Amino acid sequence: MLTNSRLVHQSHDHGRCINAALTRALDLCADRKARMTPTREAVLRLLWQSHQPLGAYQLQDQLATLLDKPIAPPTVYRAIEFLLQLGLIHRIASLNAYIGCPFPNSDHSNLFMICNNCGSAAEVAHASINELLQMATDKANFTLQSQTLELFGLCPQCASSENETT
Amino acid sequence: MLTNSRLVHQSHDHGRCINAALTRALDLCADRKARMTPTREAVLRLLWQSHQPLGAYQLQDQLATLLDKPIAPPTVYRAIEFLLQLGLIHRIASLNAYIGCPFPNSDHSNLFMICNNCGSAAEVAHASINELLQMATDKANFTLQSQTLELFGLCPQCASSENETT
DNA sequence: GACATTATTGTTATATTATAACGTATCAAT
DNA sequence: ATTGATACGTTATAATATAACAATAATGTC
Repeated sequence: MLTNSRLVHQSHDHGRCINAALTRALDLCADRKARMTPTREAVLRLLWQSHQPLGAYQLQDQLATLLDKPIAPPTVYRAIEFLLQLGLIHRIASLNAYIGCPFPNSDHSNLFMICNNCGSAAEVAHASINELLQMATDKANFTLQSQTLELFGLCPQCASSENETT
Repeated sequence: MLTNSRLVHQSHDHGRCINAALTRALDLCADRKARMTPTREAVLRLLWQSHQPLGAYQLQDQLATLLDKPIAPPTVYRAIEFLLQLGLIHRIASLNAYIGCPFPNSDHSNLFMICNNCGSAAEVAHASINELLQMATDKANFTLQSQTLELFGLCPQCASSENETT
């Protein structure tokens, strides 16, 4: 089970998260001969500013502030689309929101643990869950192509602070 | 593993599906002292007309035709909300669409197998997947509260017809 | 370097999904 | 019959996402 759960749910040197993500992104772009333009980089940075998924219009606001010029929705969605294609970010369907992918190189089917309280989202690559899903779909003669797995609840921090106040 | 997969993906006496769903719904309403009004019943029927999830505005159109009067979005969303509360239908987050629940009584966390070709969606209650998810979240000290599990691919019918044409 | 080609961004408009707010009608129990 | 709660009608608008086309910037080729 590969996850960034600890990192997400604890205070840490977040600048390193962003830089690491950016380095990975640049590498991937070099590989694929894709261009990491200023807009795209800004969106990626914003999606790494926190470990909470951001909506497209939150991104739009922050991007407009950051670049100090008005940004229209298509600009945001284009950057999102680009980053999604490269696997650098994910879309969280149940939230209509986007988040940076901590391990974009591995070709895995992911799972998210999303905190109902603080909004943080940790990504988990869990081989045996994927195997089990594969088995289940095989059994039903269903050809599995992709999956959306989003788990909601309380992250360790929020769970323990809820207990305190009770 | 409890599923309606076979039923969904094969031709069958669909009238019985609808009637069975309606009977379950009326029972549940009686239990909870909730009212199954004409609008709500119509929405439930529409969501059982096929085994494909329907969007709110598809429902709106069909409802307007069925009841032969104009229907505004809030009416549709209210009926959806009601049926969701009772567990009679589910929302498929990745599609922004809704579908009848084949086993609304059991208190399970569900999983959907959705065909990318024909749009049909089968529901699966899979105990060992849920156990595994529970174990994974426990391990991360994450308190699991709810989940969205949506699998995309090809249903048995569409998979075999794809093979033919290749 | 000038040019053609392709990729990216800007801009305007609009589609799609969902909800807020408030008034009216219906139901159900006394 | 009155009341209180529930459901529905209506209007407006919020939130998310995309289509279409024009303008600009980057890249490769001569």
